[in-house]
Amino acid sequence: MLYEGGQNQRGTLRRCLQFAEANRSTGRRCFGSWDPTNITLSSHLPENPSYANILESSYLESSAISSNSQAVILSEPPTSQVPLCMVKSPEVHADKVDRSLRNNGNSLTTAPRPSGIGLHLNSIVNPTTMSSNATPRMKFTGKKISCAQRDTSAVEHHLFVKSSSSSLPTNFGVTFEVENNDYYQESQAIVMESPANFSSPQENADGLEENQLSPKNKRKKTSNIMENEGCKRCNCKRSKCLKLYCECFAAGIYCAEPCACQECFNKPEYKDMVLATRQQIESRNPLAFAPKIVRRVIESPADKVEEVSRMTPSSARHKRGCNCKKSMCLKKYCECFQKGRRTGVASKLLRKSGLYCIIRRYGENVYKLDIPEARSHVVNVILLTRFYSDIPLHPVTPAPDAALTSEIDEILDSRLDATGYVEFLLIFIGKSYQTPYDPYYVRLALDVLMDADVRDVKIPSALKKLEIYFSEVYREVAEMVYKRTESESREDQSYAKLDMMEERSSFIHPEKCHPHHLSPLTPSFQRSSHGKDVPKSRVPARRYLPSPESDPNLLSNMRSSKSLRHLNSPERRTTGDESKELIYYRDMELDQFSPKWDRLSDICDLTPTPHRPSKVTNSSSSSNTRENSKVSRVQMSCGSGSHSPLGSLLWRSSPIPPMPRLGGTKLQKDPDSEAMYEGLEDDTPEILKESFTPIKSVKASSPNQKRISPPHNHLHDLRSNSSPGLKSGRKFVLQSISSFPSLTPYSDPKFSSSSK
DNA sequence: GAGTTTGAAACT
DNA sequence: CAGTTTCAAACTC
Repeated sequence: MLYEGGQNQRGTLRRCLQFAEANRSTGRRCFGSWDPTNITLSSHLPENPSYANILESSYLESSAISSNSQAVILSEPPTSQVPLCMVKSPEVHADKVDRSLRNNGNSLTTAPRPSGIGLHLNSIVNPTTMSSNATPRMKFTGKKISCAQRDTSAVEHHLFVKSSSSSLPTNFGVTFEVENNDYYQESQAIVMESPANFSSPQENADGLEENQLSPKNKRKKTSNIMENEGCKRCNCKRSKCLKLYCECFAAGIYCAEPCACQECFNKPEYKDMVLATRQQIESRNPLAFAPKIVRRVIESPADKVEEVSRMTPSSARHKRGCNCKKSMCLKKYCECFQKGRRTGVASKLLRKSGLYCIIRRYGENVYKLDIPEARSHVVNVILLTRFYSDIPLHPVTPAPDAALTSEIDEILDSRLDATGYVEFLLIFIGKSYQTPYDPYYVRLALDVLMDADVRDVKIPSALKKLEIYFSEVYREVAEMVYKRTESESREDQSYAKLDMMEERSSFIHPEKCHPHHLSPLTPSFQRSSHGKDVPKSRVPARRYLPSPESDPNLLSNMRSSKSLRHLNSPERRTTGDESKELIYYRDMELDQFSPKWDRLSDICDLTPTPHRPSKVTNSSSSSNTRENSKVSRVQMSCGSGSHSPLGSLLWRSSPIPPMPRLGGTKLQKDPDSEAMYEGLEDDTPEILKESFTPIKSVKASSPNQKRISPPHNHLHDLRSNSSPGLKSGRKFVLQSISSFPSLTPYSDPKFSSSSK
């Protein structure tokens, strides 16, 4: 490993390096107080640019240190998998520093003033150790070290030797001792960039700082050793460079020649003022000079981690991130973007919550985001809703722009078949999201499956794939089914009991009592929510599938091993109240395909036994719901009017509203509201966040009213042929997975032609 | 290069 | 603590 010094919290290093004296004077322990353990030296990076990318991903946080990079920034080693060309031991570098120092003849007493003659970093680092091939992430700001190093071993010690701050020379809080204690200026000398900066988004965009580079540095840059962000250049006019507005001041460095500031007090001659100002600012906000982004310790030895924790208070480690609103974290206004790390809102959402959070937050602006997945996802959502007009547009799906609309229409025109329909279903199950699945579309998919369209269409490959996808969510779904079944049993026995349950649920989640807190998850609900008294659900009378998250008790119950055992137990399969009978096909050949196959089939295999009357059709509201549904699916799926018993079970049992809504009150907020999104960025489980779907803007019907046209002949044959098998429990004998169009979640229009 | 936009910092 | 103002960088033209 390359942990030499083994510390990641270099971000804290810089500032404290600069302001060590100030901290001493205040007697307050700086969260980033200088500690050589913060320094890790990795002088060599892989020459292969791809490595830089790898490193970037591994060191998203690391550039914070170098972002302002006025201090000694030593790159942290990448993961062990990343091959480094060469890693110089700290001793080697120290030795070079030592030699350089000696060669320059600098001593403490003879050290030149900061203004000039100090030991330039270029002279410190032996070029041979920084060959262009094994380029170290070392940057030279062009500023000079007025190296007042009394003892080169001190340099070595500070740079590379892990030690406590108490072991540092008492006179100096920083690496390079300065005669006049001008740590402030001197500390600008060395910048060793972290790998992350190599590929930060904007590092190539601005040939920043080039004009401040000395000829040597320019040469360095020519040899690809240099990187930007070497030093700060401010243009302060009114802040006197004594406020955090001033980048130099904020970075803990004195303004220097490159600065174009006016009335600058951030200079060595005003050191006292600078320090006093800094103390004042720190007294106001102890984290004012703390790095906003401090990388986490990864793969670090436990003791090191512990040490990090000890050194850096949580408040300093936290990711302050940004509060970007309009720039979408895609411009340099955003510090996160600037530092090349995905800590911005969009990035955070993408990383944490998948696409929906991004879409929720950015709405139509999602098209502007540099997140292709988000756009593709929106396309898919719209495609689905248009393709299958009973499915409401996801409440947070932004309206497509004209180009997108045209694109979608084109896709639809080419894919009005059942295969495409199934594909669209698949898209929205699991694989489309970074989260395991999106409850919203899982429910929609279940809804559709309950309608038997897919089953009747009988596109083996599609079904197989569908089941495969379902396998990922099967456990949860199965639990839902089981719970639903249980609930239904109770419902059949006693409505009073259900009322009691509802009451209990309401007690736990009072917001559930309010009809507005019902989820718009199902078409039927959507329609009813749109003022239509008669639900149009494809599966009438289905109630809302409760999410395991909807009720903590339910969740815990469902996830109990007992529930699962019960669900899978043979007894359960073969006996019991018919109303809650679940059809299992444990022995079907499909087992060979997947361990979960039987259970998958449980979901998909929903054909009711003929003798059993459909609870759906018999239910009070079922008949009407069907009437208004689209003809195609009704006829296609359940021409006899019967419905899947499982579907019935699924949707009829518990009156508990489906899908917990995060913080009930928030549910009612406008999806465009920033406040609404705030909850998405906390530590709420992603699945809960994903289920956080506002009611507003639900679209009940397809804009184009385009419907799939199932292969009727084929469908007919399948029905007649497969019906016995279905009755006997042999269904979905998917013999092969034919070449199926790519269902890449982030599909593009190309897939439309591929499946034809 | 001037003017605008943006988000952080500072202020009230 | 929320809202407003100030500020300087980023951005646009």
